[in-house]
Amino acid sequence: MTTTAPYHHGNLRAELLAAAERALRDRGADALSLRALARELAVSHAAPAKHFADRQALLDALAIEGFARLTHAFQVIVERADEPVRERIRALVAGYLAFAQENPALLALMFAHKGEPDASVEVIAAGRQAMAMTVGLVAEGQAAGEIAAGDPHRIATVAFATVHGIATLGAGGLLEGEPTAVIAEHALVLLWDGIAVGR
Amino acid sequence: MTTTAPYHHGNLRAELLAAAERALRDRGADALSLRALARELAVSHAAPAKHFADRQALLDALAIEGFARLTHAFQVIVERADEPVRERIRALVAGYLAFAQENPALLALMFAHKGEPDASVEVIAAGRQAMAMTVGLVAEGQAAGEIAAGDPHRIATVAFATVHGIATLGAGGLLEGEPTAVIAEHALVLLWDGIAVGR
DNA sequence: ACCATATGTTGTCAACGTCTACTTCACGAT
DNA sequence: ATCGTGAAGTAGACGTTGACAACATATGGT
Repeated sequence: MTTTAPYHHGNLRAELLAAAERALRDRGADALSLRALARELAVSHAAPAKHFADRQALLDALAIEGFARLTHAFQVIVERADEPVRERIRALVAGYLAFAQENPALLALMFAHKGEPDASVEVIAAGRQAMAMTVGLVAEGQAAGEIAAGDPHRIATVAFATVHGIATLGAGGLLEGEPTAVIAEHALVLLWDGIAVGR
Repeated sequence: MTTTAPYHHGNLRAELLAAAERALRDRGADALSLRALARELAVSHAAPAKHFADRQALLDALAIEGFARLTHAFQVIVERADEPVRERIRALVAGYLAFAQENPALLALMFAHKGEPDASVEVIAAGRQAMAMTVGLVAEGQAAGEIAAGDPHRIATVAFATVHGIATLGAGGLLEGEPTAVIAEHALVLLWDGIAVGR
């Protein structure tokens, strides 16, 4: 009755991704090894190559998956048409910051095209898609008379960059322990009211 | 007259850092190998270990050096007491974005404490020092009546995060090619005036 | 003159990514 | 029914790397 292990795993690709994300969370991207993943899944060291051309391809897949999750979460929030725009913006910010805090290594991976000349086009596309979710909300806010006129894409970009900056600084320990959510709330107030005197 | 190579290199540490920064710029942090650096400097493969305990120590040193350069550049700008605050802020932003554009891989390294649990304390300290340079300028702006009241540290943090976010998104190719300087100028205007309607 | 120490060298090891050749297996055409 | 073809997994090898240990050489203080 010994159930012999089948020659084919059957679900390797998905399980590799899952194990990789765990490893990423626990030990960071640098410590992620294809061979270790293969061992963990009781599969030969060369098996992962059948699903991911090389190590970078696996990391790219993780990044894309991360962006996809983010995009979906954003969409759900944006579509709450009954909520005021500012409330939804707040929810977007909170969602992003929570994601960043729970997945710091993954977040770094998603935006880590640093020096590599040939950054994956697909990863970048996935990232742009996630960012694009916020543009419509800004436009909606303008239509509702809550947000001043101006290219909504530009406004959304600046806002996203601000939150993203807060998230990465927080992950890097440069915010002296202050919660990113608190900083972000200040940012929202500053951006909403402006910081100039008088006017 | 053959000048025999001396047993001791004499300046290995500094040259390692220089070569490492070149390699970082050209091929990215992942492709940086201690052995390759040793080869480049015509030194044995174990020589770098005498100056940097491990690979990460070298990368940390690079990051600290990067922050030091940034801090110095910031200080020079902040100390131009004759220039109006807003002009100096503009210069700070331009300086940071230029640094980011010229050293994308180094910038990534400087803030890349991602998943690694034991991020170098010294790197973080160097980063905080750089960020701290901007606080005084905000306070000065408040004293001059150009910037509204509020914790200057908080305002500076939000502003820095915004610019940092723009820089990293730009480096990641997520700004659809628009120059980071243009986005940052919009950000400054938005932050200065606020985006709320009416008020 | 001497020696402690910093700096470099050589040799070794385990781990890793990647490549090639081979095996197993599911499945559709015949 | 069977055949063969391609996808999925295995086994082994190669070259590179980071790290370590043992040894060699230079340097500077006493």
